[in-house]
Amino acid sequence: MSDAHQALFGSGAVLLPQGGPLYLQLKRWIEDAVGKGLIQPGDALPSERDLATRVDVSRVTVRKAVQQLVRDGILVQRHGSGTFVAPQPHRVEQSLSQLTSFAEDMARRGMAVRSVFLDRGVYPPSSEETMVLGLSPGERVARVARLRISGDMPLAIERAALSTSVLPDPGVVETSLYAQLEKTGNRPVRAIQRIRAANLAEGDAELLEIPAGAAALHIERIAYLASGKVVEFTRSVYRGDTYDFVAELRVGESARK
Amino acid sequence: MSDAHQALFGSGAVLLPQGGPLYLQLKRWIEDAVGKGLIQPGDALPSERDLATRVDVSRVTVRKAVQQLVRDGILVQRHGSGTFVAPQPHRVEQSLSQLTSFAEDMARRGMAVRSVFLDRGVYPPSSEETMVLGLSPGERVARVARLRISGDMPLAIERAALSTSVLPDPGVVETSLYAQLEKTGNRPVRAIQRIRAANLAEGDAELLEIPAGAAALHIERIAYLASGKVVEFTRSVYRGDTYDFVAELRVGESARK
DNA sequence: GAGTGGTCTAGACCACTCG
DNA sequence: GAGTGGTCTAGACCACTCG
Repeated sequence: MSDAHQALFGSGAVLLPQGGPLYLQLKRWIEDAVGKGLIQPGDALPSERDLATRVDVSRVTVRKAVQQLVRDGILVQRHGSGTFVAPQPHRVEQSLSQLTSFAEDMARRGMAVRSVFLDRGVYPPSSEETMVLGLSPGERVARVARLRISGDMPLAIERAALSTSVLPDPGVVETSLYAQLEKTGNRPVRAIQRIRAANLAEGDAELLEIPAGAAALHIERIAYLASGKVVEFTRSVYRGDTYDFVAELRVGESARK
Repeated sequence: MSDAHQALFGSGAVLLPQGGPLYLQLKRWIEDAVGKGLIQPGDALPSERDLATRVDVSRVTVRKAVQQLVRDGILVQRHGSGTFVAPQPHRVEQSLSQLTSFAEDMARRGMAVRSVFLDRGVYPPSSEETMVLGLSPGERVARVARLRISGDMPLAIERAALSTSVLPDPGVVETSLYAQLEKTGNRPVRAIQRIRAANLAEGDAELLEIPAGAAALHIERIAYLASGKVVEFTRSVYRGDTYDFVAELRVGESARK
């Protein structure tokens, strides 16, 4: 047992705060210990079986408390290894008024970023893609799906769809999609983004290496050329624990009625 | 048993898709049934005990599948009453470039909105409030916390802090905070918003009437007068299943480096 | 009072990690 | 091989809803 356990958990029984179901009492207790810094990021918690006997509850109850804290990003569990206080993720800010690409955005911050391509090819379009991109009948769609990684931490999943008229060969896209589009004069100058919060689905959670059910930002972007033509239709999923989007609001025409 | 059950669940055993843990198989199976419209919003599912015997798993396993679907907003459970397919929430869009107040925003849409005050008073400021609002030593802070409700559905929690120099008596705030500020010439003209996704905490979840752990948008707003003085510091929590924030992005100076 | 979800237990077996 | 988290069971009792 580590020193941290000795200090925090002692070797004997644990007294929970009263009120409500046991698993919530235990959850609050652990949350407080982390909040007060009694256990630091990276520190191991006692094993679930250990905790169960000390707190004098069943292991199922311990797991219910612990798993909620995992979902909330307070703890991390590693199968076969143990349960730990989650490292403090450094948050990344992104502007909601400047139209930039992910690659350029991170480069400006001096952050090392790489992408893993999940998909890069030409497909028959979905009806949604046909509509949004304004594709002609029979025209196909170029898809570029990437996992964005900074250091060794996955940050976001980006799934872009473009008309093959602006991107005939998605295979040429390297780090920056916008840099590629610029070469043919098809870099967008304007975009509409729709942002919402949703719990991470199983598959996306695996890619982002965080538990399913964790909160994520889902962003839908439609980008336009100066001519008004739609160039890009992208759905992205950003980790909720690392991303802040920043917007500047002003009093405008429609705002004052 | 209702007709829907007869059609979907039959009266006998259920065959799950294969692969992975039982609770995920069951989760996928229910999710598919809802996705395909085999069970409609409002329809009841068989009871947990019923499902357990039909699918031939334990009730704990059924609950694990069902509770994830509840968290994801697919199902709702009512204690003592049953488990139902969640009603389709109509989504609300809000601009991220126009500085408007919630009350005015909803009025423009013709939506009936009311507020329940959670708090409205004058307090000694937190150190964060002192810093952000630029309070003088000894100056106190006006707090206005509201639960925003449309129809009978809670939409958001808004917790605003203002200098008492612009809002000496928070008790006078009725439907619109900005309308009140306008009377004294203290309506903000500009604001910075910081948006992130996070899982709902216990208390906020109760107020918004959705399960703890559901994804929500957390928004921090700092609003300024034309003079540059900070008027308002507000933290809001919006339901992830009903809110879309919409931003328009443009190529700008800093974007092109 | 019958039925429902909410909590909790004691125990089992498996897959994984680590020295 | 010892220890850890991941899944699963059969059963219990409680609080709540509804006719």
